[in-house]
Amino acid sequence: MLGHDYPGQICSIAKALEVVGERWSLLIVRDVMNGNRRFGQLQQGLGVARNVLSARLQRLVEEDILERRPYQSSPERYEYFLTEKGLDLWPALVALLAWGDRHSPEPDGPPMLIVHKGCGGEVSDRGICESCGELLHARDARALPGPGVATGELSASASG
Amino acid sequence: MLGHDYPGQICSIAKALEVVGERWSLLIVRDVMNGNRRFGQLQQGLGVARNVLSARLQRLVEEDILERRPYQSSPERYEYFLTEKGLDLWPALVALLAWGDRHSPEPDGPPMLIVHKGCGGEVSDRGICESCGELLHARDARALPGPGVATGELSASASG
DNA sequence: CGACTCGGTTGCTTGATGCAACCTTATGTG
DNA sequence: CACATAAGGTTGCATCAAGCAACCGAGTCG
Repeated sequence: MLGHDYPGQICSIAKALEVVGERWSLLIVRDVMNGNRRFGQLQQGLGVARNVLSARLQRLVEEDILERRPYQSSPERYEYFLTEKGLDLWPALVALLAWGDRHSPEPDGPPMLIVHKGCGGEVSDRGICESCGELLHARDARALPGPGVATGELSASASG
Repeated sequence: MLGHDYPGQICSIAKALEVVGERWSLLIVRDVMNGNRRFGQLQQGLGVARNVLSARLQRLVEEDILERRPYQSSPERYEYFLTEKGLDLWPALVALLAWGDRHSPEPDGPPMLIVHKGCGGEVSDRGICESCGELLHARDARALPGPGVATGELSASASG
């Protein structure tokens, strides 16, 4: 989106958007939530330019939204994980997902479903399980391919 | 943020961000929710370039998030109002606001409070009244300047 | 008649994004 | 050994969007 700040804005929405409002940032967070933790996976899945992905990941790590951890040495290779701060973006993502589903519906239904790990119920726009009524957090839910997608790549776990 | 689309993405989050993920778009929606309905008000309050504001307003009207209504003729002057689709962005804004408050707190407290019109209780990150427990929508809540702001300009009503 | 208001549009410059090529360390193949 | 491939980037260049200031048109005010 932006690349920088919203000078003069005192609102926390503006402050949030300074960080996660940049183009691709929220989609990167979504993908990491869905289990895509590596540079190549993210680049291929998102179709984002590699330099831009690199810059976003760096920024998200700086902002303590993602954490970069090596999963092998020689050559060093890294994975990205969500911090608590990153996981806390889950309600915002769920709200945006629900808004998109409601107001730009796919003919065959939503392409992605969020379900409660505990009981399998669908999750509302507020991140509440529609089956058992529990107020959920990122770790309580999982993303599944919905009816609107032919063959999804969302099979990985949703826990950060 | 963007200015255009996320090709290849089948997710509703991406579809939502194609519309409201552009730089300034969500802040415009927030301002209109807070009662800033006119071009000049928005331009001054946001500090956005006039041509960009013009483009965003046009896009938001095209996408049926805002509605442009004349409030006088000769010369014709217009105000922008939220449609139902626009009002439905409220949970996402509340989630982002709560995230910003939690993870980038102001020293004196949050600059903006969302309160339940009915009972005056504060609103949680899920848009639920912390006082009476009711699940709220945009029209049920109002924005007030919080302790973190010297003299706010949020006095207008929050109903679209 | 000139200054001011509101809601924009136009032109120019700066900065972010997209794209392709390249780099580094390492493994696999003939 | 040479060569190809893989992961995780970096670099250079072209394009597109954002920021800024000036201008416009209709109308009101003094």
